[in-house]
This record gives sequence, C-alpha cells and structure tokens, in this order.
Amino acid sequence: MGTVGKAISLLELFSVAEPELGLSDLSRRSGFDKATTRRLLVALTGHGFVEQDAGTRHYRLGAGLSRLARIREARFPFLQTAVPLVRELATATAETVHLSEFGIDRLVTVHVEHPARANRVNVDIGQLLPLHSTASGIAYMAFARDEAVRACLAGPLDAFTAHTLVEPAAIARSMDEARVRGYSICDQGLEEGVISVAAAILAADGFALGTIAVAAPKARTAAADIAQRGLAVMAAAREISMRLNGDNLQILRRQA
Amino acid sequence: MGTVGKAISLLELFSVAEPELGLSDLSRRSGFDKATTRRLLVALTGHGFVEQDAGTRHYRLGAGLSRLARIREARFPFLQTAVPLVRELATATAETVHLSEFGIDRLVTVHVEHPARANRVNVDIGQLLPLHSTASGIAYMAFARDEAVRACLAGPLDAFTAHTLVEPAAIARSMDEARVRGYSICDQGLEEGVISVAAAILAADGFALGTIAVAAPKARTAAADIAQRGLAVMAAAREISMRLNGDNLQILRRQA
DNA sequence: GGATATCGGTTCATTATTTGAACCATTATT
DNA sequence: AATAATGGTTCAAATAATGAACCGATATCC
Repeated sequence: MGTVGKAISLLELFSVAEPELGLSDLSRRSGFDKATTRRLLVALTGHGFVEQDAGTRHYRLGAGLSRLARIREARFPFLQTAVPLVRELATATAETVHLSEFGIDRLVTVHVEHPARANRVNVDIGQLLPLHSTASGIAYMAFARDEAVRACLAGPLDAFTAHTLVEPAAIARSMDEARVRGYSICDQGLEEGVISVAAAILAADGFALGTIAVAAPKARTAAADIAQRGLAVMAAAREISMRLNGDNLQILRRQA
Repeated sequence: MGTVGKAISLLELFSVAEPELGLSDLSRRSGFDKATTRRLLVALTGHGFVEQDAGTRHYRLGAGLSRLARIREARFPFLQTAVPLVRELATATAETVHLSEFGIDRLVTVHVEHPARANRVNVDIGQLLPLHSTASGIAYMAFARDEAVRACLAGPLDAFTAHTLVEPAAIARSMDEARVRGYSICDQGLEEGVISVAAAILAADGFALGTIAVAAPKARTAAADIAQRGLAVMAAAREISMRLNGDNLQILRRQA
C-alpha cells in the first residue's frame, strides 16, 4: 500500500461510535508502526484532516474534511436535496430511514433519521453497506452500470445471516424484481430480525448514484407494511432524483 | 513535503468555482509531475476521496470525504446546530451571512446564505479567511488561545487593501474592542467596499471554535446598520454556542 | 487534409522518503 | 515503589516515490 493509502486508512478508523482515538490505539488497529502512525497523523493534522485534543492528546477527524465535503456538496447537492425527503419519510413510516451514496464498491451511509421509539433499527452515519446483502445494495445494482454489478457478483459474497443471498443468480433475480416493482426488499440479509425496503436515486445519466431505504424490526412488519413502505420509499427516491436533475423526467426513463 | 501532504494539496486545488479538473491541469497547478499527480489521484480514487468522470476523464472530490465529514459532524454538530440560525440571520439582515470554523491557521467557510438581491457580497463555501484581515478572524482571535493569536501576529501579515490592518498593535486593539463590544467590525480589510461584522462561537472550554459573520456592501451600510447587525450576529453566535454546549451558561463566562 | 499541440496515461532507472526497533519522558495502575 | 501503559523521538536500512521520455488518441490550426 502506498503512503497515501495508509494515511487514508488511518482516517477510516474513526467512526461515529469511536470518534476519538489515541496514538497507540491507531497504531494497533492500523497495523502500522507507532512512529509511522504518528508521522502520518502529523501530516494529516498539518492539513486539517485530523485534529488533536489539547487535553487528552487523542486524535479526531478535522475541519479540513468538512471543507472539502462542502465543496463537493456544492457540485452534487445530494444531501441538501435528499435530507428533507428522508425526514418526511421517517415521519410517515415511523421507522429508521437512511440515505446512501455509492463509493468504490459499497454504499456509504450519509444520513440517517431514527424514529423516536426504543425498539428500532440502528444505522450509523458513515456505515458501509455491502451491495449484495442489503435492500439499498440491491436497489442500487438494479440501476447501476453493468461493470459495478459484475464486480459485485464476481467477488466473494459474505453470508452475514442464514438468510443472506450469496448465489449470483438469486441476487440477479432479486435485482430484476426490484426493477419491476420499483423498490427492493431485503429480508434479514445483513442482520437477523431486520427487514428493509429501498429505492435507487438516479443521476442525470439514468444510472443510480445512491439509495434511500427504510429499515424496521421484522417482528412488527406485516406484508402490507412492506408494500406501503416500498411505495413511499420509491416515491421519495423519484422525487429526489427529479430535484437533482432539474425535474427532467425524460432522463429518468430507466425508472419509468 | 511528504507524500501525504502532496496528496492533500491536490485535493485542495478543487473549489466551488472549479469542482472538476483534468490531469494536466492538476499537475500544472500543483507543480507535481504528471506521473506523480496521477499516482496520487489513483491512490485517492481507490479510497473514494476523488472520483473520475467516466466521460470527460476529469477528476472531482469523492464521496469518501462526505462520509468522514459526516462522522466528524456527528461528534461536533456544528453545521446542524448553526445553519438554522445562519438562515434566520440572513433573512433578518438581508445581507450575506457566513459561518466559519477554525482550521490550522485560518478560518474555513463552511456555510453561506446569500440574500436574494443582485448587489451583494459573495462568499464561497470552502473559502479560507485570514485571521488578521477579516471580521471573522478578529472575532475568532478575541476568544482564541494565546498561542493561536501569537502565531497569527508573528507571521507576515498581508495588506489586501489600503485599509487592511497589519500592525500587530492595531490588530490587538481591534480584538480588544471586539471583546468589549461583543462583536468585531472589519472595514474593507480583505476587499474594497465590503464591511463586515462577526462574533465568535465558543466551545465548551470557553475558547472560540468558529465564527458567524454578516458581510455587506459598504455603500449601503450606515453606522446604525453596523450596530444593528453587530447585535444580531452576537445574539446568533451566543445562541449557537449555547446550543452546542447544552445551554450551559456557566461555561460561557468569557463572553459574558 | 496534414501538421501540430494537447490530452490522459505508462515505463523504469535514479533518488529521496518512509520505515521500525530501540529509545525517552509522563502518566496511570498495581 | 514497581509495572505497564501512554505519547513522542531517533537514525541506519529498506522501500516507495519520482520524472524524463514515451505512447496512443483527440482536438486544433493553417
């Protein structure tokens, strides 16, 4: 791995659950030598990608990242556009709604709305979702470029639960159904007792760029709930797609 | 400069005005060899920090940055907390309002609200503000750690206009006034014909972490306008500080 | 239409940077 | 008082980064 990759994988050790980490911890988890880890952290700190707490000496992600993310967001106003509709959907369904954007080979959770109830599905911002075993992934692949789909189906497909689909044919079927239906369904593909529906958000070129999904405990989910949430998530995805692409319906032919 | 620094300075070439750049362009602007530039871009792309447009082959900032920025934001909900108040202030003043966060040695513009009028001050997201020549910078330093202030006053201080204060003593006086008054005033310190007021947003430790500012064309700004905007920006900053710190007024003694 | 310039991308011997075991100084634990 | 963490530093050895020259493909110009 190149030095740049190492520096970035250091950044990727931070999460919502553990937003601050010490030098030794970072060194241990990354597998890099302590001296190396520190040199990388100093370089990252010098550019505002990492900050060091004056008191605890622990490190955390820096403001420089916010800056760059906002510059990106100015070009692709994905969050700005989608978040209000995620909120609406969360209110309407009273279940967890999460928004994801595609990155490299997985979906990245960029926004989450949790319902105000104790028994709920918990999703963290920044969480990475595999394509084959989540409703979001299936919805994404249903409208993704062939290359991305092939890359996913070629790689090793982890079975996270007894229900996870790992047969390429079964996954392809799942995608086909999602395409016809307008939304995907994933029954405990990533975690026991969780059932999700999702729909793809399309870019101007007609290919998916992200997804919106509703995740709920299976125990309180009837078939009618699935259908209702599915239609709602589909409507939200379509609305976001249209707002992103200037209400240009022509372009959205693939989803029509 | 280390490899990591080079990679990051490549990222910093992107801006709201130029969100997509080609390989040759990036190589030229960074001063790195084309081969080096490309190797860095490939490394960055592999981690989602940069994306390449399939058609034009141009590069742009990637989704991985959004992910990390959101993780940071989950710990420091600066934007979430502040943006509604920035909006309010923009509506109330009918002038440009911008929000900044401190990073390394400057303030980073993380949010902007522009009024719906042609003649206005334009500020871009991601824009970097020097500490000594902006209302935000003065407001920040008025409540910053001594080290940060000393570092600023020690370095070379550019005179951007004929009005820019470059004397450390004059800048210190400006800070003192801001501390007493509750908000800073900067009269054409960065650009001719622009007058701004700003107030510091404080962290739980009582030190500034960012600022909120109102910038307006000097031509339509009377003394009374300055006072009015100053009080408004101060109120907004205080409200943001309180919301960030759980309404703990004790902690905000420094601003009292 | 043919010459020219620019684009993105690649190669590989040379060069400069990164690496990590061993080392401090501090600060909790035991 | 001893032990084991912590964050941080050093420098010879190992490794990765570098860049001039190259390629093929577009775009531009006369």
